[in-house]
Amino acid sequence: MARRSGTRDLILERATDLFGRWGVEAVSLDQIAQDVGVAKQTLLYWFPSKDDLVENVMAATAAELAVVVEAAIRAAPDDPLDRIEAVVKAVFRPAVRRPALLGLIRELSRLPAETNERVTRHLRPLADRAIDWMRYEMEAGRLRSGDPSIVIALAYATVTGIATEPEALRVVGWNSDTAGLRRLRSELVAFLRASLAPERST
Amino acid sequence: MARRSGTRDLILERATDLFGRWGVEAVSLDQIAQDVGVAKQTLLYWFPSKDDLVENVMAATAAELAVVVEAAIRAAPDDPLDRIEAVVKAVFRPAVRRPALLGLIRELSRLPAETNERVTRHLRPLADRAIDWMRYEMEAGRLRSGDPSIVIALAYATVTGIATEPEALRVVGWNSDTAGLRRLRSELVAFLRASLAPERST
DNA sequence: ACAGTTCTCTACCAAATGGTAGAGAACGAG
DNA sequence: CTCGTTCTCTACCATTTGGTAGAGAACTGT
Repeated sequence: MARRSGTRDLILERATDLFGRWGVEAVSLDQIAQDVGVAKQTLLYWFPSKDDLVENVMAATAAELAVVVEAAIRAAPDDPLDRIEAVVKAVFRPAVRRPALLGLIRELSRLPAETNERVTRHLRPLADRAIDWMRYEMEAGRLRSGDPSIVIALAYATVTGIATEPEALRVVGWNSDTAGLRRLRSELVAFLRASLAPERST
Repeated sequence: MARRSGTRDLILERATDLFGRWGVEAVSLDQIAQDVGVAKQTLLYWFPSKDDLVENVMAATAAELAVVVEAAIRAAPDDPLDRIEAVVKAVFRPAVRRPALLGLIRELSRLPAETNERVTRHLRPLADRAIDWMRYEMEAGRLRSGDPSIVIALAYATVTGIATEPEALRVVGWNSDTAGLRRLRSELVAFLRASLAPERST
């Protein structure tokens, strides 16, 4: 039984940040060990191989994101646009403070197919529910109609893209101070609201 | 003088794909050499170091993207939404066929600051012009008003995100056949149109 | 034909990588 | 106190990494 597995959690946390920031391949076990403040062997005690560590990091991250989203959905208002805004705000906070979280999801396509598949399978139920919900709201005329799957992916791509690509923001001269963050969030919400709001005419 | 620098161009091309697909750090010189079909030393003859190769790949990619965008802008109609659609379609084709192109831009944030800065500086004039243009159209009431810099970044993030994240699309069950591609492109255009169109009321 | 440049190769190297072997603290249970 | 488990450490290793040294084709202009 684990006496106090604080080390294990710390390793997971640091590895998440490093992998998300620099990419899985670019981070060595030595770097992680140094960052955590232990010897490399300690890492290999808790996770028998780097692949195993990566796998655990991915699983923990996916689970964490799923929890955040689920909680936001449950606490959200009924109007679909308000609900989307609530979810986006919930994801935006941890995502911007720790870009590694969403950055990690982007690393997925570079991992071996099995790891990929496992994490993907973990997230699919969430995506399926979102698609069903969006289709329902589209048919009710409360969201702009379109292919629900693709629209979900587009909204996700927008949020992930903006949160994980500091370069794009730097090129347009954006400032990452508190005021800048607030403005970014409000523009993001306005952008998504406009893109998802139902057509007014007909 | 270069006798026939076909090898150099081939190296650049393959390296672009490999870097964009797997990340700069994850691709070794040996892999590139094998992919090109020459010895590693031949790479180091044309590009004295890996850093140098990376730098040239980034510059060539940025230049190529800039050319595509500029051409699309010049040939585009006057209405801002039509113009945006034209640019998106122009970028979408090469981006989806070679995700490495946009994937490379995402690699920027993982490169040393100077390389980063150089490529960034190369793209800034393009971004500045886009921002000025968007501000003008917003004030003329032909685009939804907002912070032009951030809106540009959001539109860019949407296009890049959807083109470089096959995982997001797989999770929602999207098919990458020809019909799927066409549907994806049309949904992307509709999504962007809706998010940028001016508010109808007032 | 010859000299010089252009291009690609084989052979090697020091450093870093993921991983193994096994010793030795630190702790709780009897 | 002592035994066994939990945890972290210091060596050490085979492989791969980016990079160097330098030889030898192959083509050029004269």
